[in-house]
This record gives sequence, C-alpha cells and structure tokens, in this order.
Amino acid sequence: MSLRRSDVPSIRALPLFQQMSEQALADLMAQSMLQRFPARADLIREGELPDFLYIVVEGAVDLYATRDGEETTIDIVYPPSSFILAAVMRDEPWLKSARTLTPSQILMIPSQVVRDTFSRDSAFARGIVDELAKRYRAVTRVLKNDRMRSSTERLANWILGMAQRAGSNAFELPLEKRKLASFLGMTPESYSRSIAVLEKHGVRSQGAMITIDDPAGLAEFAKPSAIEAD
Amino acid sequence: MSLRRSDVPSIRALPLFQQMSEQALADLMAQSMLQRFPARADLIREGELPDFLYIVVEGAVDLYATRDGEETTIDIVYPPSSFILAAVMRDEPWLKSARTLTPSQILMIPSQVVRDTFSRDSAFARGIVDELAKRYRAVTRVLKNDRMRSSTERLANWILGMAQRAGSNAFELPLEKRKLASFLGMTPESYSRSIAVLEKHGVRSQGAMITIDDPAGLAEFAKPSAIEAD
DNA sequence: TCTGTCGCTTGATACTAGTCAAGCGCTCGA
DNA sequence: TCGAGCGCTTGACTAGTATCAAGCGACAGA
Repeated sequence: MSLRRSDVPSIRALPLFQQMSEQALADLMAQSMLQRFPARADLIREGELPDFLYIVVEGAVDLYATRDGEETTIDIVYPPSSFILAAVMRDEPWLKSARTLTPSQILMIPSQVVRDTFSRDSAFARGIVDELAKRYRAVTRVLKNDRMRSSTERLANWILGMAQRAGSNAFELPLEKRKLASFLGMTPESYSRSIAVLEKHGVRSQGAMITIDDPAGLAEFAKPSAIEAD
Repeated sequence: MSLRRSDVPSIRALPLFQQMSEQALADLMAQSMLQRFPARADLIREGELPDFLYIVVEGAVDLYATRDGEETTIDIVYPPSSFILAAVMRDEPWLKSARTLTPSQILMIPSQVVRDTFSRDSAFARGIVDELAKRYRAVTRVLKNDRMRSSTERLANWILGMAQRAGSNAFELPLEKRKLASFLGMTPESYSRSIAVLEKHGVRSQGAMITIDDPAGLAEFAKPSAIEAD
C-alpha cells in the first residue's frame, strides 16, 4: 500500500492515534493508504457502503447531501478530522457524499480494520468515540443554528467564529461563497444580501477578504451563545 | 442506589449491554440508578455538565434546545436508546435539554463510570460507539430533511415511517401535535395546514388517529428516500 | 488583446412558513 | 352539569428566503 515510513510522524500526531502504542499504530498503518487527491475529487457517494474510514490529513473536504439535483453542504471537514465514521462503525450506507475542496491528503483505513482494531485496542477505541462524539456535537450545532436563527445571524456567527480561529479581525474566506452559503443553509443570492446587511453591523467584505471593523457591534447582532462555540 | 436485582433482566436486554459479561454488567449496575419519572419531568438542562449518562428503559424523552424563550425539539428518544452520550464521553456541556414526555423509567450511569468502563470493557465500548453512531445518523437525517424538504413533505415522510414501524396504515400519534410539529421544525399552525394538505394525498386525521387511505398516493407525494429510513 | 465563462451581485417577484387573533370542542374539576 | 382552560384549527396578514432574470467584473484561453 502507498503508505511510506516517512509519513508516519504526521499520522501519529492525529488525536485519533495519539494514545496508541507504536506497534498497534504500525499494524494499522500497514493496512492503510495515504493518498493525495486534487481539488474537486469525488471521494464517496451517498448510499454506498463504506469500504474505508477517511481521515483528512491535509486540505479540506466537503460533505454534502443530494436530492433531485439539489445539493446541500452538511459539513466541511478540515484536518485532523475523520468523516463518515458513523457509517463505518455500523457498516451502513453513507448518508452523504464527499469531495475535496482543495488538493488534499487523505488517510484511508479499511472499514473492517477499523472495527477490528476498535475491539482490540482501547486507546484507539477512545480516539474513535471522541472523534465521533465531536462530529455528533458539530451536526447538532448546525441543526440548532438552522432551526433557531435567521440566515443572516448564522452568517454573522460564522464570521465571528472564523475570526476567532484565525486570531484576527481580518481573514480570507477559505472556500467559495456559494459553498459557504450552502453550508449555512442558504442560497448564494441570500448570502450576498446577508453580507450587505452585515455591513451595517461592522463587517466589510471585499472579494474573499472579510474584515470585522466593529467586533462588539457584530457580536451584538449575532448574539453568539457560548455553548455553541467549539 | 435504587437498582434492584429484579431490574437487571430488562437492563441486560438493552443492546448497549448485550455483549457484556455478567460480572462487568453487575459492576456497572452497582454504580447506577434506575429511576421512575412522571410525565413532563425535567431531566437535564442545556449548558450544564453531564453527571450521568441517561438511558430510556421505558417511556419517551423529549430533547430540545432553547433560545430566547423559543424551544425546538431536536429528537425524541424511545427505549432502548440513550441520550447525551456525546457530552458524557467528551465531558462537555450538554447542547440540549431533556424532559420526559410520558411517565418513564430511566437508567442513570455516572459519567465517570461510563468513561472508565469504556476503557476497560471492549464489549461495552462496542455498544457505546454503536449507540453514538446511531444517534449521529439520526441527527444527520433530521438535518437533511430540514434542508431539503418542505414542512409538508417532512410530515408526510414521518407519517409513512410511523405506519411502517406500527406495521399498520392506522396508528395513534404517540405525542401531542404541537410537539410533533416542533420535532418536524414547524409551528402547530403549520402542522394543521400541512395535515389538511395531506388529506388530498390519502391521509385521514381524526383526533390523535392517523389513517393512510392511499399509501401509494402518499408515498408519491412524500418521495421517501430509501436511505433515509432507519 | 479580446472574448467567453463563471462566480458574484442586484432587482423584481413568488412562495413557504411564521405570527397574531379568534373560535371551536374536549376534558376535567367544582 | 356547567364553565374554565387548553390544545387544536382556521383566517388574515407578514417576514424571510427562494427563484428567476439580468448585469457586472475578473480571469483564462485563443
């Protein structure tokens, strides 16, 4: 398989593997593949059975659902997160499709190996639940957000969150606006109008650059909830 | 603690515990409580830290989120499911509140005990991920539903699902209509209007009784997706 | 350099679902 | 048995978003 010894250090750093013994990790890696994909590469399609567990080592992956031609982005996964873990553990069809957004490096572990290792290695098991629980909480937040906030509020909160992660009041959108719109559960048109509204609340948007001129004002509009933050 | 020996058989039957050894289960139960709650009893409140993992042995529990006075039901949990497992595993604040809908019997396992047992007992660990993965998939379905279907379609699909589970084209609503409405992400008023629309598609609603006169017609309207079913 | 494409924005309009208000009918307690 | 309260329904109106359509501007390929 295409996993080279030199790749192991970056893998070992992933939270999922941190507690595992050298030997156990080596065994796992011997059965796995680390692969590079270009941007916009289709990885999995909704409805199929999981052959592998995927872990984003580098890049970004778009998880989306389809329904008569319409697409909605359910989550966007950045390193060092896995995706479709739930389907793998239960050996049930994927509920969503995945494609890379940017060129990405992805670790693929055969599903059966994941399940076997889970039973044998409690450090790995701990990593798996932790990861799964994290994902669970992420979808729950998205759902709460969708149900209880207007689309403009969702955008405002997303901007606040991004700025916080970037550690700066100015940052570049890490994805196309239309993708972001879909992730926030709105159309590209609504996104444009929402940004226009936010310009009255301390946000400036020029191309892919977002600048928060008035963090307090924006926060007042967004009414972020401590519990929603990561 | 209030767990009696006579309670153990019904506990043992729960999928979460099925693979555990007698001894391990006995140890776990010695530290747990099985409690009865009346209808509408508050169990946990959003934002607090989890002291216990809760498992619904009998009855039904409403998981809801609040935001300035508004409430939205995120999930309704029936036996033999757990709730707030993700928060317990990660020892992070609950993202939702819970209250009983009907008189319920609930098993409470101290969080720390859950985490400890998880590391020691791989059969229990397997049960935990399985349960968590199931819950994850449930929220994901709700989110997809919310994003990609109209409220009337959601109701239609819910009715089809209920009928299937009931094994009959006629069944009683297991909860108040307003609760169901909230679960489906709509207001009680919209629920009424949606039901009225569905009466043109083969559904009859009298009080708490729902009857599907034309399953094929309803299915055509609801466009259920195989992958969405449980 | 020109031009077609594509992503974004803006405008006009339509529609879904929410809000507010009133009325109906059942249940339960006095 | 009556009346109050509550859950549900219905009507009128509104708000928030989606949809459809057109135009703008940057970038890529000829």
